[in-house]
Amino acid sequence: MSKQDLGCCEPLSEEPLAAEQAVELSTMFKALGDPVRLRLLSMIASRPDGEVCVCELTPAFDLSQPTISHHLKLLRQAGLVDSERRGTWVYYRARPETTDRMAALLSSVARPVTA
Amino acid sequence: MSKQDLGCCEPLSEEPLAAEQAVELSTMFKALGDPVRLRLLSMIASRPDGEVCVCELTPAFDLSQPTISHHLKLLRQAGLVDSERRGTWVYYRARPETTDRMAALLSSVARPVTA
DNA sequence: CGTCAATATTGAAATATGTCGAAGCAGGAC
DNA sequence: GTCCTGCTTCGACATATTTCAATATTGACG
Repeated sequence: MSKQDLGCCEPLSEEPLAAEQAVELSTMFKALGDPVRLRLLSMIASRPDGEVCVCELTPAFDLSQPTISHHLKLLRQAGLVDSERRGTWVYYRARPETTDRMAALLSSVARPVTA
Repeated sequence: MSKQDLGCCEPLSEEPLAAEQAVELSTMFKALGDPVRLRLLSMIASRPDGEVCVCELTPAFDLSQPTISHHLKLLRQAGLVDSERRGTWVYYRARPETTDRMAALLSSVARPVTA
């Protein structure tokens, strides 16, 4: 006797999160799945003027300059931050659209609206 | 001449997110940094009764049953879900405390409260 | 032009992650 | 007890990630 016959296991009628969306969204979550990147974003976003010079970020960690640059690149590719070069220095700023989208997903997960 | 001398690079006076907290929080984000786990959580949380049998989750993916079990374990270890065995089947349910915490962090990042 | 300072990119090494098959464990049915 | 079924754990492998040193790029300044 299979489990389906007992009324336990009918297939999900609707997939709450499509596979494609999941791939895109998981990239954002993965970008924050590293303590260094989480702190980088926090440092960038908690600035009153909304931007930080890379030259401030790099010495805040016990990591090499290329490593910090690499982490910033991942945050950029995930759509979490933007960068702009002004003269000698490069400035990073947060992109609230992305974090808002992630927060919305998490809230809907916590309290299913469609229930 | 160093960059600090130009007024660009004084050290951060306050670290917005402590290293320890970052490690703990990054574990949660990392758990959702995989499309399969994101869909699993979504499937679990979007249920009206709040719980799903593993026997429903497993066939929804083109992955082996041990692989799904492994992903569920990571979600459990990150505090995102709880599991309970009832007779033959194991049921998973979401833990809103954790997703709420993550959402709160993301919201604060988007619009710095201290700003 | 040439040099210096700030970031980014490349290439390589160590470690972590995702995946499977096989084996183990728990609970129900016989 | 034995068997079967659902799920977890183990062991192994392929791929991805993190990190660095070395090199390249970009812009400012003489």
